[in-house]
Amino acid sequence: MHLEHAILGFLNYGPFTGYELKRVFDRSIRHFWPADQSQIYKTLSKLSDKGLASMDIVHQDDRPSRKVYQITDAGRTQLMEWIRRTPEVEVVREPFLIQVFFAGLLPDEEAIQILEEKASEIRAYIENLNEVTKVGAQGDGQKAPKKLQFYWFLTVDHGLWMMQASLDWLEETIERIRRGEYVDGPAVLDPPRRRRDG
Amino acid sequence: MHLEHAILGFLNYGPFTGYELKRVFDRSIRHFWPADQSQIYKTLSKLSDKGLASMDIVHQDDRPSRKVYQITDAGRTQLMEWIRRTPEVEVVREPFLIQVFFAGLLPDEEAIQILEEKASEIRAYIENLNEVTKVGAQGDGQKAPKKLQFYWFLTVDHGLWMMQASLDWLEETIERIRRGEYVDGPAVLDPPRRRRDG
DNA sequence: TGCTTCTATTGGAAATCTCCAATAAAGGAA
DNA sequence: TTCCTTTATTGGAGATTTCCAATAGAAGCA
Repeated sequence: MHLEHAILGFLNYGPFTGYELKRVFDRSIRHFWPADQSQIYKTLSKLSDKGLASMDIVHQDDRPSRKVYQITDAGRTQLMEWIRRTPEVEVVREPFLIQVFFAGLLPDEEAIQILEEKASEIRAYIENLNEVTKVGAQGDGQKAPKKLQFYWFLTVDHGLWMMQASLDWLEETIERIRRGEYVDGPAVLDPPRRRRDG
Repeated sequence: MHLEHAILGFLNYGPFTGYELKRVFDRSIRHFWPADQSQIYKTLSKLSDKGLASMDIVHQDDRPSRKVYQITDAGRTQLMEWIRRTPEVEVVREPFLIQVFFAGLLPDEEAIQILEEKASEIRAYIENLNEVTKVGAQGDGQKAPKKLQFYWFLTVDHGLWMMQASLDWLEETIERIRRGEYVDGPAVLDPPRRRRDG
C-alpha cells in the first residue's frame, strides 16, 4: 500500500494529525498521489497497529481532540528500506486509450474532436501544475531543506514532461488523421527524443 | 466502469466468450488496459443484466459449455455514446514518484541508482511494446480493417512516446543530480518540445 | 505413466480507494 | 440572523480490481 509509505515519509519530517496530513498532501504530492481524507485516517490507524507510528491524543477545549502521530524507529527503518527498493513495474491503465482504440469507428472529424478535447484538458492540467510550482516555491512558511525541495520539484518536472509528451502525441496524431494516413496503411514510428529548446 | 466499455467495443466486432475475450485483451489492449480473467466474466454477466449484451449457451460434448455473448442494440447505442464523450480527466497515481519525492533523503549515488533501475525497467517495457506491435502487424490470422488497425497502432504509438518521455526525463534528472544542481537551488524548467530525429 | 497446458467457467476473500454522512463548535461573510 | 468554512475525526457503503481455488476432460510431452 503506497499511501502508507507516503504518510510514513511525511511523518519522518515531524508529527502530524490526519487533518494536517490531508493539507500536506494537497499542497505537495497531490499531482501524483491524491489522497482521500478518510483514507488517510484509516491508514494512520493501520500504521499505528503495525507499530510503524505512535499516537498521542491532545485534548483541546474548543475543538475535537487531535490525534498526533509520530514515526517510530521501526517506521523509519521500513521507510528507508522502501525508498531504496528497486521501483516496481507499474501497471498502465488509461481509459482514454480505450476511447482512442475504438475511435476508429467514428468519422475522422469526430475522432479529431475527441483528441482536441483531451488536448485542452491537458493544457489546463499543465497550467494547474505550474500553479502548484509557484505555491511550492514560496515555501509555504516553513522552509524545506534545499535538497528535499529540489526532489519535490523533480516530481513536478516529471509531470510537466509527461503532459507535454502527451500533448505532442495528440498534436502529431491529429495531423496524421488529417493527412488520412491510415489509407496508406499504418505505421508505428519511432518516438522522437526530447531535448531542451535553445 | 471502463472494462465494460472495452468489452462492449470488442463485442461490437462479433460474439465472444469470456475465455476468448481474455485472449483478445491480451493480444490487443493489454498495454493500456490489462484485464483479469475473472473480472471479464463478472463484467460480462453485468452487461447481460443491464441488457447491453445477450448470452447464448452452446453445449459441447468434450468441453464445458461456452457462454457466447453478443452485443444488443442498447449496448451498441451506449458504446457509441461513450466513445463520443468528452474524455474524462484522469487521476495520476504514480508510486514511483513517491519514491523520487523521498529519495532526497538518500545520498546522491543511491538516488541515481534508483533512477537507473527505473530506466532499465522502462527500456525493457519499450522492447515489449515493440514486440506487441510486431505480433499485431501480422494481423493474427483475421485481418482488421485498415482504419481500425491504424487506431490500434496509435495506442501503441502513445505508449512508446510516453515511455520515451519518461526515459528522457530520467536521463536528464540523473544528469541534474550528478551536476549537484540542487546546491544552487531548485528550478522547474520548461519541458522540451518533441521533434522527430532527422 | 505422470505432468503440464489448454479449454471454460464460477465463486470467495481481500486490498485499495472513493463517496457520503454524522458530529460539533467557532468564526466570518452576507 | 443565517449560512458557509474551518478544524477534527469516525464509520459505512460500494466500486473496482486482484488473487486464489475449484472443477473437468483432452491433448501433448518426456
